[in-house]
Amino acid sequence: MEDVLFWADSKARKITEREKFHYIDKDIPEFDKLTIKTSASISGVLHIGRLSDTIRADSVCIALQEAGYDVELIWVAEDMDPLRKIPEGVPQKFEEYIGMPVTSIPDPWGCHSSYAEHHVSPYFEVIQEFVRTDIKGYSMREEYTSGNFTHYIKEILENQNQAIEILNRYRQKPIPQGYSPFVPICENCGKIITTRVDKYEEGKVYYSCQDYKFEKYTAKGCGHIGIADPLKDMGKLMWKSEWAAQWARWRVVSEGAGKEYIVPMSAWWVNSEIAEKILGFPMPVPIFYEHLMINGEKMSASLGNVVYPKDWLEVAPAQLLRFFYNKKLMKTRSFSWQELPRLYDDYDNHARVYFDLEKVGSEKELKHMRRLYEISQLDTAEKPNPLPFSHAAMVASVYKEKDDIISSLEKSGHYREEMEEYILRRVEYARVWFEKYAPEIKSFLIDDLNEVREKLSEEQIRFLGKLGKVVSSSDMSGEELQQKIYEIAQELEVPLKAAFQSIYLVTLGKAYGPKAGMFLASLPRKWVIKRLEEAAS
RNA sequence: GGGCCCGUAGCUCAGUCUGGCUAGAGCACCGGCCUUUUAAGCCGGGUGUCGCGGGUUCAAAUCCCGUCGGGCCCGCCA
Repeated sequence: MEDVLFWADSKARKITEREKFHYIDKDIPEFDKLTIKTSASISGVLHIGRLSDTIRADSVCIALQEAGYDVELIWVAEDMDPLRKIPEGVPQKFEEYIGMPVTSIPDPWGCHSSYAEHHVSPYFEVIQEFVRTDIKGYSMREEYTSGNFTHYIKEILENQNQAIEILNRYRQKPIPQGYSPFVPICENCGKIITTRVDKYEEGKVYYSCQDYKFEKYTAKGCGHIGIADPLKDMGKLMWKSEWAAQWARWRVVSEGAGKEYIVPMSAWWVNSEIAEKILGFPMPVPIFYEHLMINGEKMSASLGNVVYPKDWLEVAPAQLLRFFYNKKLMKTRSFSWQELPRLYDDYDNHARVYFDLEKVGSEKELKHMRRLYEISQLDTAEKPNPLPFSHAAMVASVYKEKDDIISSLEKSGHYREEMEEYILRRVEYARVWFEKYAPEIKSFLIDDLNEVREKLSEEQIRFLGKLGKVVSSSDMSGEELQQKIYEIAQELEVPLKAAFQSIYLVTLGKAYGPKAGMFLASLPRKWVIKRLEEAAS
């Protein structure tokens, strides 16, 4: 049997070769199709970090499919979750909805049927662009409403004592009396987090609606005292048992989970035990992964570093994010906009290896690189792009017109007619990246000429003086300026390199910079004239 | 108290799972070339106690044990 090098293939093998349940001595049942679940809580921000779960689940789907199995990828909107904070852009008066299921809250923007729907529908549409497998979507709210979970609620309630026994083994303080794994929605105010169950008796939960404190906001309870029937009334299972019920309901064989679930006391293992011992369904094969970091920080709305899927698609294709996530599973993936060009280079390198255009040290590494590239594709594998992203950014920063871009690329040898679309697409990705995320390379003009004065040679000073006169005498376009620079350098017999360097030195303080004519033309003319005169004096 | 990840060139990392050529890449850096692509290109240069200490082995960056440093995480939430 061939060695399995790629993590998704090894997960696939684990899924198909396991024989026994994890906690009990029972045989794994037959599955006519293998279902992998991915989901997202709607109370949070749907950024690209959430795609990690989905993309990785998709990779395992692909691996299984290629191994000859029928697969299904499902995405579940955890929309019975209560709203726990007021996100940016949402009116402060929505504070009254804190604690209410996101599906019961009106859309603050008024364009969808609910708060949840407003976030779910665009997100669900965009995630399909990042995966190869067709995703089937579900809503927990609908699941509960249509009674698909009633059976599991019943099972768990009937085995209440065993459930409590399991839960207790995972906690320091035992479960208080009157505990119910089912939490009702308050029949009076419609909130779900505020209903405190006081007792569970003869198939009914007795609750009172009390304040619940989230990190920042408090869900106000209405004080209502009520009785709910878990099999009839609206409500949901607690997280520790709901997950188990979800696995059983969709016959999930594998699901992704953040690395925080690896710890022995986490909800993953509690749910697994409940699923196996109470619901008779085997623990899925976990796909634990590290979280995405951006600039070494967690991605969060409060830090203002959130990247949405559509932001990503403006600067890079979906394949690139797939590649990023597929590279490694258990390794902190830190991303920053600054390193996007490097990610592109890495991707291009894998493409060249995939198409046999580049050699790699070991056979092992070669296989791994090919598999990684292949699984990161959406349909047919993209041919290696001859245009490095950093160069694309440079070209985009100087030229706007298609013809200018092509002629520049022809001269630099990055152009292939048969790949024109792919190449130009990259220039446009690079343009957005350059304009939105790379202000730091857009140059910092030095404030004080004295920083670099010593570095200027006699001939450079002469050159700058002449250039200053020319600039002040007439208002020229970037192209004309570029031409003048050559002419002046020739006239004064200053080597071109020295001439260009002197321009960058007195502006950016560095020996290099963007195409000089365009660059100077883009700066305030008065400033340029003053600076050149200063340099020459 | 416990778990996971990381520690390899100046920087960012690959290579570790599955031990095997002289430990690699990109960037940066140094030297050279380029009179109309000066954030570009071409040629040449590797700058290293693979965190540290043991062990296993013919062979260790890779496996095992220990240790130090950094990051993240262990709920009555989901």
